[in-house]
Amino acid sequence: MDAKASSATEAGRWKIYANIACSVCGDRSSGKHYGTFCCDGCSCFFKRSIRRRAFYSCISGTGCCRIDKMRRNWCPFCRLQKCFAVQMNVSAVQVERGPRRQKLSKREQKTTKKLKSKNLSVEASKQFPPTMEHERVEKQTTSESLSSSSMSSSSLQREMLIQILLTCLKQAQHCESFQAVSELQRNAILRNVWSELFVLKASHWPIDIVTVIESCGDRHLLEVISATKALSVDLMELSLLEVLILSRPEYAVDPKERLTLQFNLENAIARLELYVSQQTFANHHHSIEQTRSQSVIRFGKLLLGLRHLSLHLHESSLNNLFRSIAEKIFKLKE
Amino acid sequence: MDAKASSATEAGRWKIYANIACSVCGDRSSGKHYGTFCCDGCSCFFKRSIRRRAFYSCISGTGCCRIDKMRRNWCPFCRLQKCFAVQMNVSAVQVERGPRRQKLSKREQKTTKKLKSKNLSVEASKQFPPTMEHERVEKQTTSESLSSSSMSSSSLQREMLIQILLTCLKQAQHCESFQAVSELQRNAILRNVWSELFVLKASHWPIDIVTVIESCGDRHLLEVISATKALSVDLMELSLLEVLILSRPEYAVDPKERLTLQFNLENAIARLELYVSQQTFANHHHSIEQTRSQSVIRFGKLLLGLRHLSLHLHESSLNNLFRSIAEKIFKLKE
DNA sequence: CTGGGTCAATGTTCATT
DNA sequence: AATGAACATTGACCCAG
Ligand SMILES: [Zn+2]
Ligand SMILES: [Zn+2]
Ligand SMILES: [Zn+2]
Ligand SMILES: [Zn+2]
Repeated sequence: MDAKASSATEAGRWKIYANIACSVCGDRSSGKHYGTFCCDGCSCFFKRSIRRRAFYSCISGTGCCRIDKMRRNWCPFCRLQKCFAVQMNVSAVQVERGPRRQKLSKREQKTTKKLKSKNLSVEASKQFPPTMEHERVEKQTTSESLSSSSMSSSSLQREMLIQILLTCLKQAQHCESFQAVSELQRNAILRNVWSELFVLKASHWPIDIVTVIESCGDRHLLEVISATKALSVDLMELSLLEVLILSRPEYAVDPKERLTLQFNLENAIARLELYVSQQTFANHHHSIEQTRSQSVIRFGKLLLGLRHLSLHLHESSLNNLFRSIAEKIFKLKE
Repeated sequence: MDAKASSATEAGRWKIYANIACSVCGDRSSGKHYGTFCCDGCSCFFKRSIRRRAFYSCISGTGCCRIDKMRRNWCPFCRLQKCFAVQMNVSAVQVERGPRRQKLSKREQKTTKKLKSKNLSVEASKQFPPTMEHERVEKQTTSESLSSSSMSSSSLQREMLIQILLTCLKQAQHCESFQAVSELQRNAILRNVWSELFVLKASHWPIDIVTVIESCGDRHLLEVISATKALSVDLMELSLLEVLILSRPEYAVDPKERLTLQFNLENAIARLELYVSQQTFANHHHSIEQTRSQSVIRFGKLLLGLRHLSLHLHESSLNNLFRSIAEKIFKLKE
């Protein structure tokens, strides 16, 4: 216990924090962890508990066990309660990374990098910037080469829908995990999933899209968008759902790409589940009994929401417009 | 990764320490315990003795009994004396932790599993009996009133596909949670989801359906069925996925039915997740976190699998056949 | 600095005696 | 009641950006 300080930097660190106590158990703190000064033990305990969605119950049944250095391991429930009480931040816990490898090839390094949540938030902000990035989409592509469609809605409304679609495609290209596959592969997938991306994006567009869709008179599309809107997908969920839409092993052009896509898919599933459970935990951790169930249901509903996205678009009157736009975009690219 | 030392590293550890003997009794040591190389037995004995503040007295009265693997249990007094003699460290014994009844281990999991799968299998067999229940589907409906379709496949193959579809509809009517809504509501849903039920059922039909579909020349349907087949859905999962297909609040005919459908949906999500996690835990013996992750991914893939089921059927050459069959069935019902 | 993973050395459990 | 093999948890220590 007293031989904690081994290396030089470590020693300095222990000197600096020598007088700071763990907010949870009172042991010596080794710095801030998850937003709070706490010891290695409590930090690690918190991380593990969140990662595995640990489901404790109070050993003594009272829920108010004393948590100090000696007794912190008596009741994990009360220890975790204390962690929450001192405001340890659930969403600072990242997804589990793979086993640490000594030497990584460049390809592997890239793959491993994607596991980090730092990149996740970067990715999220890239995909949904605070400023309206979609306004920077090439106007000439929009207005000139795509204006030959036959549609009954007004030019402004059509323009808006086209903007949404272009934003989807643009952001898909910027999606980090999607960049792990070749351009050929990306196009093969986008040909199949652009409509899903559109519906998802449209249903959470900053400007309310319902009136625009209504004026198109497309009842099916309106229903699908309304249903998706009702899910109240937040930015992070939106970002991860987009990755799920894009990670489609079934559209792989070769076995290597298939593996990458499968990896991306599993990764996105795991990250979405973790995020949802973190959010659920953070929002109502008073009723711990039902929290896990709530989390599972939310996660399930998000995934099931994806099945509607492409469901009725073939019956949509917008289908022809979009199909022609999509074809032109793909042609422009090639 | 945290619990890695439970199985994988444990073996390596025994290899590494294979030639090191317990300082107390000479048995094989499994590493350092309380500051000394000793065996599990002596380690555990020392801990219990310290915890209980045990006070032994020498059986033989001499205080110098030989302590070896065979005789170490003869005289606890001399065993503990030996422990002290080889410098086992009393202060490394920690305070007792609270009883962990939450989980663990093989026995409890197996017991729980048996109970659960017994309860669930009743329902599963209801929905998919060992005897081919679909053979009891009304023949006259199949052969007579539905044979007016135009299709290129042989009569036998068409018959088989019709059998599958009829089985889906039949089993849907027998599905317990589905019976909680009115017949009007059931038909409203079935009109929309019959194709999903068909694809799911066909992809796991006892007789291999691929050749039949192949002969229809429908590439899309074949791909969807193959992809679904690749999921290797077991009977219980199949049953729960069918409930998920049938529980569609978006097709509710009134608010009351919507609530029921929402309840059914959440229930099915929770049950599928529970089942998948139980199966994963029972089959996979990796670390807790890895197993947890595997379970989440499996669950996610099952739900994502649903999105394909209706995806391409509108492009299917079988679509017209089925649509006409379905229409006729619904007309017969009404 | 503060995320992450590692793994020796703690802990508990439970069939067996 | 005690034992000890088997399995779970802890936290000091290391790395990386
Ligand atoms: Zn602490
Ligand atoms: Zn407690
Ligand atoms: Zn021994
Ligand atoms: Zn003795």
